[in-house]
Amino acid sequence: MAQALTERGEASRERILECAFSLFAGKGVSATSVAEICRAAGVAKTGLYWHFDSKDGLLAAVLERAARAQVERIQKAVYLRGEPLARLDAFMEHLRHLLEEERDVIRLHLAVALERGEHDEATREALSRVSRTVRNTIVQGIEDALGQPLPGADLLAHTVIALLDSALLALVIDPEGTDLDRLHENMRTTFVVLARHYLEAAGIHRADLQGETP
Amino acid sequence: MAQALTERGEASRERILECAFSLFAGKGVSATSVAEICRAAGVAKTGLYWHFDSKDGLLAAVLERAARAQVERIQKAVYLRGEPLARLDAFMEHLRHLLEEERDVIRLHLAVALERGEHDEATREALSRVSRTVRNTIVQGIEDALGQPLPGADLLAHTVIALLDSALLALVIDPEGTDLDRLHENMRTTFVVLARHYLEAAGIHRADLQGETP
Amino acid sequence: MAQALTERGEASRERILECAFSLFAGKGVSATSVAEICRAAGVAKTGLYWHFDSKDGLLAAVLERAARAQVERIQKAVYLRGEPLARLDAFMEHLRHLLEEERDVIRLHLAVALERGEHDEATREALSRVSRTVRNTIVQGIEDALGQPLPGADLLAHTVIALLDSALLALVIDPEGTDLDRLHENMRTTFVVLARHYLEAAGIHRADLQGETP
Amino acid sequence: MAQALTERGEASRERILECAFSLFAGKGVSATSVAEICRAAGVAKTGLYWHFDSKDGLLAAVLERAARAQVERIQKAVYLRGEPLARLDAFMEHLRHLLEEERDVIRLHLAVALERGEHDEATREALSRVSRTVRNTIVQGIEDALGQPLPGADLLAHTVIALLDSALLALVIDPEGTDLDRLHENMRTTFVVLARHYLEAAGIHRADLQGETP
DNA sequence: GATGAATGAGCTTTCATTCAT
DNA sequence: AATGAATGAAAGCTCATTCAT
Repeated sequence: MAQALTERGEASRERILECAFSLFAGKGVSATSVAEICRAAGVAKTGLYWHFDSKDGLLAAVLERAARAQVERIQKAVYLRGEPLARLDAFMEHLRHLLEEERDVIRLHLAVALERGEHDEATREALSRVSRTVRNTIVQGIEDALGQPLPGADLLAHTVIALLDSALLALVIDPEGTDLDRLHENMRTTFVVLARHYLEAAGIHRADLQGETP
Repeated sequence: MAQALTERGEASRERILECAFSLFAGKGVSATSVAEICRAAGVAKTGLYWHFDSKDGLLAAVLERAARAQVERIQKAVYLRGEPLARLDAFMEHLRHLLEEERDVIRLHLAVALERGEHDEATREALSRVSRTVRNTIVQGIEDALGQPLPGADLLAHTVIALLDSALLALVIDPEGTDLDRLHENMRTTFVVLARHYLEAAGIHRADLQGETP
Repeated sequence: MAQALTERGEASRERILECAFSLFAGKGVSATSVAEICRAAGVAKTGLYWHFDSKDGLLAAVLERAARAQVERIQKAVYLRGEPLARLDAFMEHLRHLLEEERDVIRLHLAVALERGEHDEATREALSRVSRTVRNTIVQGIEDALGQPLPGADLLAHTVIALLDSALLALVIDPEGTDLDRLHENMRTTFVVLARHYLEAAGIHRADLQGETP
Repeated sequence: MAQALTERGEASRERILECAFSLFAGKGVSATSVAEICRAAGVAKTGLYWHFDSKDGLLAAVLERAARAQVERIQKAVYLRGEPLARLDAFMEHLRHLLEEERDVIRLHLAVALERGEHDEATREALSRVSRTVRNTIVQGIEDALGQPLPGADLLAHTVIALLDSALLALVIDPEGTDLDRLHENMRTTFVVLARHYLEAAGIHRADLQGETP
């Protein structure tokens, strides 16, 4: 667990993290060898071990980095100004961007969860924390946009994440056969319809949300 | 690729498939060694290679078997008699059972998709076929229950599958912290609310569905 | 070491021997697996073990069979009637036929010699016996054609065999680049020139051989 | 395919090559296991794979090295000063040395040719190149000694190589029963007698070669 | 900060062989 | 006379990791 001191060292470290990230996300941790990562990063195997003290240590670093990125992105997507409906549109646009340009952040989360979730306590803890943070961030975004608390907001968040993950999976399994426009549209529809339901259930009547036809 | 001809052979083959299935589902294909499977199945390593001609061949067989099982289960959950609302209850009950008692069928699907989806053409084909079949089966169930076609039924199916997968993931990452009751309840709510939306959008008015308060 | 009793059994045995022969000759004994032989012969692996009691046993049988064939062919090439020069022509023709149509008999001999010669006593004995027999047969042919003994006839035989083996090797290493006509012509030339030398050395003058211009 | 950069690495690489060479020559490539080579060389199996990227890669390196050695030795045996007859004596002495002390160079060539020749294109190419080079070197030696070209010199070379190989085989099959003196003597005789023939055939009369009685 | 070299454990797969029918 | 099924040992090769420089 060396501390990066020089510029060149920092660059290597960064390159290794980057490559490990893509490879882990792309085909899982077990299926990715240290040698492969080093080849991709253009470092000798011993270089990796100078920066990280094991493959698991590297995974932890990658995971942490990805978690930070993921949370940052969600925060950016959620903490916006403006009317609730405009914020919803922007949020949805952010999710689409995530799906189209930065899939790997999600893929890594899912892949690691399925591969190590059940067995590796530390990993599970990390993943769990990220999941909660992301969900809470969305919940806060919703309540911030509404200007008031909403029972069921966590389920709303859970559902939109589920649809995001699911769209990603569809893209991985069948890139050509997946109509991303339609899935994205459905994501919005479901969100709106479900939100309206939970608002009603809570007895909240808001004139400013009436115009919306999903 | 040898078909078992004797009773003993058939039993071994079955045992290998069974064990490989659980292990692949539990921690991914790469992280599962042939030796591990054999140990679990109580066969010598060469026994596995008598029945399947490689680890990949075994995976293919496991995948096919799991696919058949998954489709069968969904069909059983979907092709029911009775009133639409009663059928919905039964369907939801089946999904819950799947989540609680037979997770591995879903886990395998997700794990393999993430580990091999992008790279292995044959695997992707297989996964894609299963996904489509499951979705179509649900669509048919919906339309059969309604007695009429419903535009958006495929998205309804997609959404319910997304929520199912997502619940599974939550269970894997954080078994204790996951309130399965709540997720299951949300699954039902989302389904009903979304169905109502698509019915309305299609201009369908059904007295027999009015009583439902999700 | 089963004794073949039925016709079908005999046929299987024969097929196994035949296939093992070609494969052993073609790429050596170690590089040929029992499974490969069985596949080629269209028998189950256990079938081979019914007829022969091990891979080594099979090799012994193959070797013996090949030895018989080799000796028979040399005898046919050597025990001829007619004038010495006509017999020489016929002998050379036979050798050419051996090279062009029945290489494997020689290949097997060489391959086994190099692979097992130094280490396997039994094999060495077998190979050695065949070598001697072939050489002696040629010597007898020479002396029978001359009607009198010739000191150096064994070296004559050794040399012609050396050239035969060498031509075979050239064919194996570079089938297209090998001018078999030229090598065959040289075989004859060398034989005649050397024979003449040994005749002279022995003080033998024969009018009937003078016409020969190699 | 890594080139050794440090002294220790170079030494290991060399030791592996050396041991692989003897073992391949001694009992063929297939019959020699990587483990065996490593045991002999005193390296871990992974060490071999650091220096060579597969057993085939190792074979290629061994072959190339042996080829270089073989050509060097023949050149040393052929490029001499002095009278033609003295050079012939020296050449023959070199061949004898090769047979008695450095058999393995020839054995490897023959063994690999028979085991892989027909099937492995790359190997065949390598072997073929060596064969041609050796033959050409001898041809050049002959013409250099004569001071003029000789049609048939290539056949002369081919014949002497054939006799060399053949003597080696005799030694392998039956070390005790082989009269190396006699074979060596015959090698010389055949060479002289055949050379004389080709000289005559070319209409070349040389007083300086008359004294020779093979 | 990084390298070449090396390692033991383990990988997937194939080997020759045998058992039971 | 032949089969399907199984086996222990060993094959070639890769794994994550470490040592010395």
